[in-house]
Amino acid sequence: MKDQPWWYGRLKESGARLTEPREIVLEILRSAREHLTATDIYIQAHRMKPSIGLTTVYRTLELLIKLGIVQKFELGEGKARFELVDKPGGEGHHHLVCLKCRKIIDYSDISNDEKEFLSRVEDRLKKKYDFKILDHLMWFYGVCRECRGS
Amino acid sequence: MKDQPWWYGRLKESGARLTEPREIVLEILRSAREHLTATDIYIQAHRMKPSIGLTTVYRTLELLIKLGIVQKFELGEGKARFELVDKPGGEGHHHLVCLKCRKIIDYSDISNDEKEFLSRVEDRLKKKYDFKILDHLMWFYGVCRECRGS
DNA sequence: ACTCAAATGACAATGATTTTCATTTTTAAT
DNA sequence: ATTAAAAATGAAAATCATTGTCATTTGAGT
Repeated sequence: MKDQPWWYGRLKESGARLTEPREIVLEILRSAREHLTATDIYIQAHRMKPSIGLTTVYRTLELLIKLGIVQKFELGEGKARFELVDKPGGEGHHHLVCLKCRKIIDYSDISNDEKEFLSRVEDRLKKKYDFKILDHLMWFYGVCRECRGS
Repeated sequence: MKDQPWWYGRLKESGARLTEPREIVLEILRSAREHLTATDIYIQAHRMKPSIGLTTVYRTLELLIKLGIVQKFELGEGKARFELVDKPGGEGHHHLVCLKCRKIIDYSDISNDEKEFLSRVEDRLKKKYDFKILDHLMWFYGVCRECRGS
């Protein structure tokens, strides 16, 4: 069982069971190109296994968030979007949001420059506010090419 | 009228009227130490002027957001929080969130280091994704001293 | 004071998320 | 394999933030 996805162990350790609905939700998140809403996930899950309920999707997401496997975002749409967290030890990624069409681009080509900078800032915050920093998120807002017109 | 707050002109230019409910909402936001929800604002506003309705609070916030006077955040609580935008020409600020108690610290001691870094990143994103970057937001997540125990 | 668009407030409607509870599934022990 | 206990599920109802409707009020310029 060497080729289980990274989150497999985390789920097991927690005592949670890897049930079919959970596998389905995880698979949908894994193959998603964009950030999905709970309903998006429900619709896809329902296609794969019609007995799955929306409630279970919500509960599964809640569990995965608590385990640090999924991250929840809200962008002022009145509904949340969900994304699989990056593999630990990976580079992390940031977000680029188009303010007009609400498109979100994830980018992960983090430069060394960027990594060094972030660790300096985290250091500074730790000293100044006595916070133990665990994570960070950077959002850039702008207008994409399509929305600016050709 | 030299000592009007910075947003006064922006409101006027837009053609919107500076009505009493709007003044009250702005005053509440100005004096808020933390990020308030619409209901928080409504409760305070209601104390000052009981005739004010929740709907008006929402509509006022919507207007102020459109004018760039107020910024809306969502942190996965299922409700939005609102904050007065920094005075134009100010430094901007970032956020430090305690994952346990959900406390949010705004910090604005942005270093030159940081400013230079951000402009480099924005440049890179512009070239790579053809996005015109207008704004950014940095969130740091961690655990505050109190929540770590003394 | 008067006019008319803008703004307001009460209430209803919407829509995402949560709760409830009876039923089904999974696990671990037999 | 069987079984008992705990965990997970699904359907439906409940909750709660936010938005829409519409009749009434207010404000800026005359």
